[in-house]
Amino acid sequence: MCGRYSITSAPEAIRRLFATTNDLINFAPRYNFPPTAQGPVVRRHPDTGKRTLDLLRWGLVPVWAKDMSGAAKCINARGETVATLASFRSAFKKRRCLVPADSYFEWKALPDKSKQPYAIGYEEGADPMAFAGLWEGWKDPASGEGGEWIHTFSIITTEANPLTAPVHNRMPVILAPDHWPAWLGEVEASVEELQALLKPAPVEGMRVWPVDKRVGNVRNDDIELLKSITSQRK
DNA sequence: CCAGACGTTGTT
DNA sequence: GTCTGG
DNA sequence: CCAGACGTTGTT
DNA sequence: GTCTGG
Repeated sequence: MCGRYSITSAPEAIRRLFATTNDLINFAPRYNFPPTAQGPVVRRHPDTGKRTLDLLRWGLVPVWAKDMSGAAKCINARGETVATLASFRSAFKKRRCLVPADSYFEWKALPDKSKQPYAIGYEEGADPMAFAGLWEGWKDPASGEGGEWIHTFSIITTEANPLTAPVHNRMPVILAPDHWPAWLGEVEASVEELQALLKPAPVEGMRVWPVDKRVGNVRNDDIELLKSITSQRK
């Protein structure tokens, strides 16, 4: 799940919602945000303890990776196993983040082998969601001393809730604001407590609506992609 | 000990 | 980096 | 996640 | 069929 989403809220609105304190970065709305693109992520600075909003690349590259060839494979991390798997356990302990999103897309497989894309999000006017994420820093070993750090992130998934299950069996972990401090590491939380946050979001306020198949092509990135092709919501 | 892997999704 | 398999 | 490519040689 | 790019 969750190989495409939208992040259309203005940088200033995201900064306000997440109370980040670094200089405001600018980024254009993305109606069809794909793996390997740079998107806004909320983290806690390990030294200052302040929340920051930065652009990271979607597709976690573990520190020990020899190259970036496997990057697009770690766009998601299963909540059931993040605490122990080699690619994620270090980030799970020390580099958790929030990924702001306004909706995400799922492709429902139809009996005729075709696929119908759906957008999933909260009712109109709601705040952006915060996906539970992990991030990593990676430096190309081939680049030597002058190499630049590349920062990447992954979105944690869990079982679908009853509303989204008909479309797809997995969904991103959506954290409510009162869980942000624990997830970001601002307040102490045990592995068990953190793991307990990785569960399906309640269906209250959520919406699922079919959208145009143009969303399949990452080159399409316009507001029409978020409109329902039937009559519900947007 | 060294070598090699390290991931998710969907579909069958 | 760290665990697993041989 | 989907869309799109999937190859070599030599020469510039 | 399977990998790469976005």
